[in-house]
Amino acid sequence: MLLNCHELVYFELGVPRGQVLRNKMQKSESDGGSGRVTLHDVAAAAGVSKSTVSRILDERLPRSENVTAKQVRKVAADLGYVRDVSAASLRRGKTNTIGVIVPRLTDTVMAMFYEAVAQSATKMGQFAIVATTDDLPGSIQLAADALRHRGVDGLIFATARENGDSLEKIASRQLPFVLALRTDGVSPSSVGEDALGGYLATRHLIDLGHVKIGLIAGPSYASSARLRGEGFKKAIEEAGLQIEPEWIARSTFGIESGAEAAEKLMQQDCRPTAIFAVNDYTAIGAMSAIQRLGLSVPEDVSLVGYNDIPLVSMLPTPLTTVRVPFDRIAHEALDLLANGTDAASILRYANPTLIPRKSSARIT
Amino acid sequence: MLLNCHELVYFELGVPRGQVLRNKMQKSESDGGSGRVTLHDVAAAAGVSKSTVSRILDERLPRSENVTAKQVRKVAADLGYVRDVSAASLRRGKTNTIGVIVPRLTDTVMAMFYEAVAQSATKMGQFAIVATTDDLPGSIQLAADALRHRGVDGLIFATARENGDSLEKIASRQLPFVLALRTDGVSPSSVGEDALGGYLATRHLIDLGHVKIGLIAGPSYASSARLRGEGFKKAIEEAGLQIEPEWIARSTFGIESGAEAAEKLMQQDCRPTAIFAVNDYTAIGAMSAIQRLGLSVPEDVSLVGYNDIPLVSMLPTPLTTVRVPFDRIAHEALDLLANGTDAASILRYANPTLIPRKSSARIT
DNA sequence: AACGGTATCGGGAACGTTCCCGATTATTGT
DNA sequence: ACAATAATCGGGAACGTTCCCGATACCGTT
Repeated sequence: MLLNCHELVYFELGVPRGQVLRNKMQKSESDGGSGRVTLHDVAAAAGVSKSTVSRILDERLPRSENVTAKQVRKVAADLGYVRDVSAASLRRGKTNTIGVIVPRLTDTVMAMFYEAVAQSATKMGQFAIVATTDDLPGSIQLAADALRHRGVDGLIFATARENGDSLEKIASRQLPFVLALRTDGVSPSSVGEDALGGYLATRHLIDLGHVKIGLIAGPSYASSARLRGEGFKKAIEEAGLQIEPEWIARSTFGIESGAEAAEKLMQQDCRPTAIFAVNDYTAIGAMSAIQRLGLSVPEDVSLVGYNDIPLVSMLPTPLTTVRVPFDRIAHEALDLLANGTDAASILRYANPTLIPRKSSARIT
Repeated sequence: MLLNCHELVYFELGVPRGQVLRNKMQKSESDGGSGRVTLHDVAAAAGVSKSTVSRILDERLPRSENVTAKQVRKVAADLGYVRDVSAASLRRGKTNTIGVIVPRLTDTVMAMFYEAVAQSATKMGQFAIVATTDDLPGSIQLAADALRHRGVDGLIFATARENGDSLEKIASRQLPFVLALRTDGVSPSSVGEDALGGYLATRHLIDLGHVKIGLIAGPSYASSARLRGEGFKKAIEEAGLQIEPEWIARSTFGIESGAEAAEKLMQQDCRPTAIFAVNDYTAIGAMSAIQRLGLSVPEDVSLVGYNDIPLVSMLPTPLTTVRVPFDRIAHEALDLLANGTDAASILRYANPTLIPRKSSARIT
């Protein structure tokens, strides 16, 4: 019988042994059947072995343009075959899934970043899943564990704190991870050039003739905030201006905190004529506070934010801000994850761009 | 040697046969070894079979308080065992994963909803993953396929359009799905009581003495927008007021569109003294437009939004809005998905709450 | 025509878990 | 104390895929 089949091969070209054998045990339901269609099914339908189908459908191998290959692909498509990721992951030992940890998705910055990661990931045949920490103490660990239990191949932290817990431990050794948007100074990271962004924003205000410039500085634990502050200082000093401690207000990344900071800045005797806020949310808060104090932007005080979230271009006075290339940062993060630490640089920087709008104006 | 072991078994209670046999083939690396720790490993370490370990660690079975059960759990914990989801999914035929499809996560409403789903999901031992469509035509299908290929057990659409494509087909039969936030009128859905919300918002304005009330109506394809409009009309008519077609402006869900709509409304000869906007974004846009027209909220015109996204309570004039219980909606959606269509109602409604703030005031 | 080298293929053993089923052990009632 | 019943356990076959490896077919050279 086996020999018979072999003879068939010779004459029937590309529809070798096993076909009839398989047809016998073919699913009784012809097409709209109940169970999912498996590798075995397309193998039977195409008259080849499942090994062959597996090899032909393996997206990592160079795509063969064989007669059989084409035929098998056609049969697979016709039958509506889709690979069972669970089975594939089990065998391959990897899930092609990467986990992203962000404080919260209601922070539009984080949503933009995650969307960028998801898009980049699909481009490289991966899938991104996300977990949030809500900035709660132990919950970075919780989020990381949840993602690890889901079998992710790697982790992207957008929650890094300088001098924070060892992410090494949190990722539970073995599991590769990178930081994004913020860095802890030691782990591989893909970040924006925050110092440059801070410089550009401040330089813009200086160019507009401002000399009394305030800073809403953000939280000290985040490298992004700290470096934007560095850029601010560099621009100030470069212009030969004085850095006044009372024009620098600490804050969080939230709207309310921005409002409080702005209030503090503007209620001084000698108050700044311009403010650089560490991000768009604090800038929005600052706008509110300034308005509540009976002042207006940009007539009384110019304002620059950071991130260019979609909202700020639509405000009553559209906000001058610094645009961050989230897609690049996401891409580099994934690249860092894929090509590991043996890659050239362990730190990737993406350049931001100033977007001038109505909230900043020449001093009157 | 084997006999020795068997004797041990009898006296050492609950540590039966096979132990040493397994110890022989135990992983050479004692603990911080390379490979992951499997069921087999904890079985060997605990001196029971993998079947037993599997059963004891099965979270669906009633938790046994056996001696062995406790011992096995301890060993598993000590070894840092974590179940391989791929293997479990393959065998169980389900992934305990549900897919959520939203237009975009940068829409804070969608981010809030997704976070609520993710939280509810973890509570019921599931995991939520998300895909976005960016409101592009064919991409609902793309997103659904991507999630289906990842092996999700069910799908939640937050993108429903009335008279849209058949979601039945999009979910690719077999795969259970529900709608959330919006409904198509036929599929199982978990939504907010949008008509009630619209009524509450409008009624609030009426109670403040307004009689000329405008509506920024949102897109007609979304049931949420349409029903909020219905609620608006009901309140107006109930108060014996007239519905003026020129006080109703179509829009999208976006800020800019809200601004345009408000501009149109306010530039009429006889203009409304209050506006109910279909959501917070259009309300924000309306605020901008009103301000640009030299008018102010709430002095010249009262304004009510919808959804209570975190932003709006922090605006210069905090926005009166309608809060939607996203956690309830998420929970009901998951419940609907789990308990299928045989459940009592195929349509679940969650009641919204009016949150009065500074943007609405008694007419002067 | 015989030969070595190169594609291509099929059989079958993994991957780690679950689940059925028969066997053994505890528990209860009389 | 004994039978009947319940609880617990271990062996082993799946789940769908990948991947190693041996076998075969094909190509070009000598």
